[in-house]
Amino acid sequence: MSPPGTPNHSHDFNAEMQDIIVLFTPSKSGREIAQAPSICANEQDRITQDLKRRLIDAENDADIARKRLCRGRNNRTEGVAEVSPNFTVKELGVRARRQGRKFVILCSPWLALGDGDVESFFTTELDDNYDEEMRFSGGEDEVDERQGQLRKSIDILPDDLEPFRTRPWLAKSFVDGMKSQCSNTHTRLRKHALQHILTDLVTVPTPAPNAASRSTPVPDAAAPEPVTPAQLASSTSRFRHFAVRIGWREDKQKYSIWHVPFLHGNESERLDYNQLFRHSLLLMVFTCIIRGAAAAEGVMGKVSQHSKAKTMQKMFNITSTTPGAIAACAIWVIWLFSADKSFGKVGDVTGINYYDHFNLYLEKILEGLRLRQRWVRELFLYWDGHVFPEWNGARFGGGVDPDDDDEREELAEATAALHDMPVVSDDDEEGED
DNA sequence: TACTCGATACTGGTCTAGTA
DNA sequence: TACTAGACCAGTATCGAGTA
Repeated sequence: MSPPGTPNHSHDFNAEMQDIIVLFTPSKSGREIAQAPSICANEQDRITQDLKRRLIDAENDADIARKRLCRGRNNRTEGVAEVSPNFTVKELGVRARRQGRKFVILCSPWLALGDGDVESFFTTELDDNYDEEMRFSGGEDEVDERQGQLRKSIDILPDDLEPFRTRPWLAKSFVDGMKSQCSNTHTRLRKHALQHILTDLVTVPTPAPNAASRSTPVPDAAAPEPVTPAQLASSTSRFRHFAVRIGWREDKQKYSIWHVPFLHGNESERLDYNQLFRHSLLLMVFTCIIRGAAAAEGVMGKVSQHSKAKTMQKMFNITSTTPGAIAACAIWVIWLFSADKSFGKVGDVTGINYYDHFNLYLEKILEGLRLRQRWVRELFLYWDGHVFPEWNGARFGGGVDPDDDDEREELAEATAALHDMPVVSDDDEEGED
């Protein structure tokens, strides 16, 4: 067994490095700053090795079934902490939980579980034949999608947790973190941040829909500006004021996936890749999530407030936008203005399949990146320029089976339009660098 | 001391397995 | 089949750390 005592290791190495580097004043030379990571990395390696050794000890003990204790509420680390007093619950569960939070913010609000549970997700073997282009091929078992997510989840796991990826306690803590993050975002967007978001929100008047033969409550498409909290106060008022802007098609009595004004910078009613995912709401939601409720104000003026408190951005050293973050923010915006009361894969009131919509949005962004299309390059420049102006530029970010003809048609239309978008030539790219 | 924000305990509803 | 206890889930309230 390892000796008593556990290193204080409560946040990520990257975040630690960020904090350290920020401490350097401009008077420090580039060489001094460049040397800092290697100095700290040596210390980090030592701590990591120690941590790994203790984890192995704890896990060996945890495998003895009789030692396991009953599981308590909100305790996802049974079988580990109680049999290894040298290893606290915080060091195991908290770290895994944090990665779950990070995953929701930067990758996806949901895991592609298919017919399995979260443990089977993390015990899934990496498939060497996995093809990223097939990630959203639409298989019902979500195997390809899971492979894509699995790679992302491994990417964000710290090195010292990665060897324990297949352990049940890690899976449960990870998902706990995911749920907690979704829960926090729900409360933040609908409660704490709403006033800040509405302060800077200027919407474009939307033409009224064809009002012929209405059998259901009809949203008021031409809602007066600016948006007020009262309009968002209830499920019915949200539907009345914003349904059209989140894609409600009166003629088809359903929500569109792509023709969504609140996803377009110019609130276009038709899909326009040059404006897609550029609405200020998406950027405000993202800053709310990573930087706190008050950060929504000023983001479009590139003067979003950085809280002095510990924020997700600081904790996870978030310095650029990711495809998953953009797609997730699109979902959060639609949900925020929807009649839905709870946040889930499928809207409890609207029936919107947020999970499918998220995958479709992510698919198009990734496809645009893969095809080196200009619209997606400029999208990341736009996001990073507004959300991370201090970091100077973008890093370029880092299937669904439609259930009816309308969605198939809309999807085919979106795909055709995507393939018509101009691409970036090598010469253009060199010019940008 | 006030403020912000992440973490977590708590609450109420739902689901499920076990039992009579 | 009905009942019950426990587990689970989503959302909310509160606490505590960090900062000016």
